[in-house]
Amino acid sequence: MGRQATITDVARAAGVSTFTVSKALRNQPHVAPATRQRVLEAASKLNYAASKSAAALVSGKTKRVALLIGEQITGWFNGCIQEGIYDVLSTRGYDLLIYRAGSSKERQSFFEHLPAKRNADAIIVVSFTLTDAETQALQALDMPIIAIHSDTTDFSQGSVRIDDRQAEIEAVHYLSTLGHKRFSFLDRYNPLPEYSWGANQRINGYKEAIKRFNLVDCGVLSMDNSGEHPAKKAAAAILSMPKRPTAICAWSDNCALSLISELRQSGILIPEQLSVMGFDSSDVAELGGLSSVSQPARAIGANAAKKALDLINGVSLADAHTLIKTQIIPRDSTGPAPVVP
Amino acid sequence: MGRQATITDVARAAGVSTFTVSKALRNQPHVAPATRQRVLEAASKLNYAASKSAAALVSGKTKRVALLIGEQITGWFNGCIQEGIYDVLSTRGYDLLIYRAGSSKERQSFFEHLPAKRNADAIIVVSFTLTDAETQALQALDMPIIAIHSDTTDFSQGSVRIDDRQAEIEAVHYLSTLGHKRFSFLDRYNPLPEYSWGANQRINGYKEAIKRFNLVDCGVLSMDNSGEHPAKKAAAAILSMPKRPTAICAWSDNCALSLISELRQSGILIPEQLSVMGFDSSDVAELGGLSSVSQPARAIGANAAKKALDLINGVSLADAHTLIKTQIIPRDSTGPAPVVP
DNA sequence: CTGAAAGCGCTTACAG
DNA sequence: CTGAAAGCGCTTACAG
Repeated sequence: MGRQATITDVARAAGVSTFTVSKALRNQPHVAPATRQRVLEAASKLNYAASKSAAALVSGKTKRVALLIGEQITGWFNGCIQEGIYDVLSTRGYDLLIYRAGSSKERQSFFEHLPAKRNADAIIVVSFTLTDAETQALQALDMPIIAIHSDTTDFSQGSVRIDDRQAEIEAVHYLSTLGHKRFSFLDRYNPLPEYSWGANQRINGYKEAIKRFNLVDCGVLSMDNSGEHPAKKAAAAILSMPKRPTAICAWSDNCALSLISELRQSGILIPEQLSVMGFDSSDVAELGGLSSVSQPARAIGANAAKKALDLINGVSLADAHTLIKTQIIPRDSTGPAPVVP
Repeated sequence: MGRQATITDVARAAGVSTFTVSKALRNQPHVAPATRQRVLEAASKLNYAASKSAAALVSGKTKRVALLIGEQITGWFNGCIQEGIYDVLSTRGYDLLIYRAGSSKERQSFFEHLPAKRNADAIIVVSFTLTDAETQALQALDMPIIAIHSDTTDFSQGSVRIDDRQAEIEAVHYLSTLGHKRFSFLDRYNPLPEYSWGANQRINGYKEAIKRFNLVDCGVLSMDNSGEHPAKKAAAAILSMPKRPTAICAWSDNCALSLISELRQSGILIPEQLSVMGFDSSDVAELGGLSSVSQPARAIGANAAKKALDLINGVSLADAHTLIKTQIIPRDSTGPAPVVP
């Protein structure tokens, strides 16, 4: 591997000082157009790219934003969040650094070593319930903290989230306007305690809606994977009920779709006999015509990234803690309640 | 934000030189145990974390690996890849940098500015078909290149992939051993030209298997989203066939599951009347009991990361271009061919 | 509008 | 086993 061109090489090639190269390449004012042109050409010819390391060392700005993911990187929500963050960062010349603190071992290691420390200008934390010690460790990073979908936000300078509870209330309400009276909630697959907040909020919203709208709760179904596959078990549980629900609210689109598939195999027509509502309105909902609660995950990520960049640049946030609206998207898995239940 | 402790602060606190602190903290030999202990304590007390920027500047190693993603970050495969890469990097003190080159505009911008240049020690490229100019630009990064799931691998120093063609042949073969004679292939949702390689390989494998095992191809179904939702259209297409297939191979688990759901709504029992095979064996396959071709995406990511680290450390790769085995995972969506078709 | 000098915080030879 | 010095490649005041 050959030696990479440095700012000195460019300066020499353009016949100016490194100072001028630096200014010209960063589009700063007070550089003569002709000079700038000469510098740009020299840089391009030499295939020059500035070392963020050297710049960071002297400016104190790394031009990087860290994303700290609780649980796992994989998954629709975290993927969309990354996408949205990247949308914003990439246009502003910032790099995206990924950290995961999934298992408790990994979590401990992260908070002990704080690899993000001094290596990013801000940190975005997603789907995390922090202990006091972890909160302190995060503060010690000494950089702006943005929280996405976090239950507490006081440790952060900015946050973005949806109201899971309210979203679920709206889902139940939508189904009740279709005449549904008997409901069940389909819980998520293998819930992890660390991640349970959103899930709990959704169940809480579900339960509150049942009360508020005077409906019947036929019980919360779980998606555990002991024995047969989870969706099959959940479907069997519904079919074995002496008096079945006519509407089901699911934790996620994936849960909803696999349940629907199983129920239909048993001859239940959906939505004719039973309505099923997903959550997320992810690509799979579109693919399978699943009614769902739309959560604009990509926009949430973008919003968080904008907040991070504002804080980095010393801009105070007009709206530090943002609550993003969800939306009911009716597709083909929900319909009027059956006349004879 | 207060000033962060530097190596000088730690050195002063421990009563040693910065040289000794540097050695002690990096677990290098030739430091007296007592000295090391003292340094560790001082560093911990001062909440010290080394600046990767400063270290990078002098050592020439950024301790970062870049992941360049074609198309989009979101999705099961890319998520698992990230997960696997992270598994390896995190235990070795390396950071993960994400770049996306999805739209052609973004792609152009990436290859023009090469933001990864000098800011990572290696780059892993996933699901990319590169033009010659792009290949050259990538070479200009002057760092090891690892390709994941790429059609050409000659631009890389190492690669990891599955054999999509062979995997699909095995899927068809598995179904044929169950007595199936009439097949269809369900293509992916909104195929993008840039990403089409794997998809084409899967169709190619499907077609070859049809020939090789003397089967009947009832046609390739597409998942386009004009009009009704994609899965519904695909299901309708199958139902309208004068002579239907008894087995369907789908591009992905998501496609397969939504198709199954639609077919069952129309009274088709699966697998009794029709077998459907997914691809990926992702979490949704497990959830919904979907038979699938298992592709160990996380292991692929980990393998790529290991290769990257080896190349960074000057270790030559024992197995530079790795082909990872896929596996047929029968679950509940495939079964013996119906006796009366 | 441009330059020469200083310095960011580390690691790397070179000594001892 | 440890230290003093040099230097990585930039940006930032300070001048002119």
